Amino acid sequence: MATSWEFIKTFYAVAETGSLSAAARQLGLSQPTVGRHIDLLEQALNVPLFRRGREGMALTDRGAELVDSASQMLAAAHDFDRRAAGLSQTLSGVIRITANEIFGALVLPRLLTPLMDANPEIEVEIDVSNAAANLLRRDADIAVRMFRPSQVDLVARKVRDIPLGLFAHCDHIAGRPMPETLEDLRAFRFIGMDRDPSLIRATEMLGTPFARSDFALRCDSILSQFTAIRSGLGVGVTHVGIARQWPDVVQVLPDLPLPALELWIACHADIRYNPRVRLVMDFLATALRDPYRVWPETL
Amino acid sequence: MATSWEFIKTFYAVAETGSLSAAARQLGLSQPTVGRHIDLLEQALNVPLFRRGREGMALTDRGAELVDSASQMLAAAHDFDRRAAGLSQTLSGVIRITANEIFGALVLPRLLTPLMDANPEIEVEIDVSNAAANLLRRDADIAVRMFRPSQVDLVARKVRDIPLGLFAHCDHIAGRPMPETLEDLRAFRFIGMDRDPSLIRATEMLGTPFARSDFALRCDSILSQFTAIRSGLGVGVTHVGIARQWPDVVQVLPDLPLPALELWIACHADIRYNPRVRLVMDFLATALRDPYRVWPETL
DNA sequence: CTTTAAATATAGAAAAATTTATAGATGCAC
DNA sequence: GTGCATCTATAAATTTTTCTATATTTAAAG
Repeated sequence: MATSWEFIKTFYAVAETGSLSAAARQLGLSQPTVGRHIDLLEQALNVPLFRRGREGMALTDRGAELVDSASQMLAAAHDFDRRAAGLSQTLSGVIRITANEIFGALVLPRLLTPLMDANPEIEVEIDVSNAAANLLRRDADIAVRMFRPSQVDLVARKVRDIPLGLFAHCDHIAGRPMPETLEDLRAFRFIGMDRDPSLIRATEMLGTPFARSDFALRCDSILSQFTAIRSGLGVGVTHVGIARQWPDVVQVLPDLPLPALELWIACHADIRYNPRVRLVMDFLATALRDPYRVWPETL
Repeated sequence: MATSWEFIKTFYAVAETGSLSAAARQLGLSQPTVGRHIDLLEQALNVPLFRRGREGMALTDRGAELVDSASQMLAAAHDFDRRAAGLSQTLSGVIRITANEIFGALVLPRLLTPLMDANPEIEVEIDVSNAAANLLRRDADIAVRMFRPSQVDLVARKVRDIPLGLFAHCDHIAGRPMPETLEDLRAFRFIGMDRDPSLIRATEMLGTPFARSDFALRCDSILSQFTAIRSGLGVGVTHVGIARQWPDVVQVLPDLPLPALELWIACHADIRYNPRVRLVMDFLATALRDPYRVWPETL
């Protein structure tokens, strides 16, 4: 009589992704299993939930009326997981950190080495993504972010400011006149964001608006941008502290008042007293004060 | 990383019942399975949830902190089930009716016969219990009750009043003087409720208070009470309409103004438009107007 | 002190669910 | 059109889960 909870979980994933295959990937199951769950659920409820079609699975009207309840179950399940994680009193276990590309790929791995050497029972997972992971949904335990986290129930600490600067490889600078104003920079090739308009806004604030087409290379990966800068493709924005690690990369218009980023670390209140989380949070709060301390000679 | 939802369901049942065996009975699983679920859950969360003891499973402090989230999942799951049941548009399927002993055992089975003859695709389950089943939790689809249902989200219809009267077998009356007041009845042997004080309250309202000890037979089963009346054990309260079916059972003090019961039928708003539920609700609303129409010569 | 009832724990057998592999269908790019 | 990528559907093999049966512990009753 009562529906299997596992089926409801599967139902929600299929409703959300719109396909059995995508839901299977999300759930870590195989596509036939997900299909079977939906079949059995429809059979048990005697209600057609999806219209199987050319382009995946489309919710029927009646199926759509159940998404809300399933979503509430999902929220409660995440609650359960978070609180349970908060209750664990052992240091050993997994801790999952989400960070943007720069910190996830360049900074954290080196920064964490001494921590992991000292605490071999801790396993660390780094989730590198520009999309801010959801700590409520427990996509991660700790988030390293470049803005003040806004979700309620989050415990956030501001670590420091991250000054930004315009940088280019010295070879790119060589053949051109030394710029003195932002306007002078139009002689250079520019690297900018693809879909994110924040850089364009910044130029507007500075009184010298750049258009999207003024950027020769447009790319949302800040890591790719940085590589492009280092290889002499053009002028781009990056962290001052990081760019300084490469002697060939020089700052352009160092006095330009670019807005600084803020570096925050956050975790959910439910897990704040977990010893593992405390340890890593405290460690990060200290270590990230000087994120460029331990740095490779070559990347 | 994420906990199996089925384990959370099991966790809640064990927390609620306080034993693996009881939880297994409630869930329709075997005791070793439930035990395994809890073991795996504790292992996955790395948190001891229960103290296995001499007297079953006792929640640890940390386990207790998870009950709330699990309970929210349960509520959402019931929501899902109810709404899904409401969406089914076929007549065929199961309908579960909860009713007290008199209606569940004596009235409904006979009343429902023509309905089930006319609609062989409907299966009916009758849940006979004095404890009011929870329609929110979908213990039943339809409830037949003797009081106005108070839960929100319920659709309730009052069918009729059920007059009550004092009855006894004629043999019991035979050797005693015909009573004219409630006080005169003390010469008879009385049948009353065991733990339910409503009958005692009624005598107080009528100005002739009876004490618990005035009832020679105390029993919470109204069906047992009725059988006691019929077999000449003493005087008891029962439905006038039902008692009249047995010629040997006669009413005592017919003019005594006993409060009447109300007969209500109710279902949850979520399933009110389900064709099966509509059909049975409509049928009951009509048929219960005259609940004694079809009656056996002998019971 | 022994018995009884009810609980948890354990091991092997049975059942069920999952996965892998494959087929068939459909839209999209060239 | 042809090839490619993506989707659902199906069948057999494997893994996992569950159940039955039994052992063990423990509290309460005689």
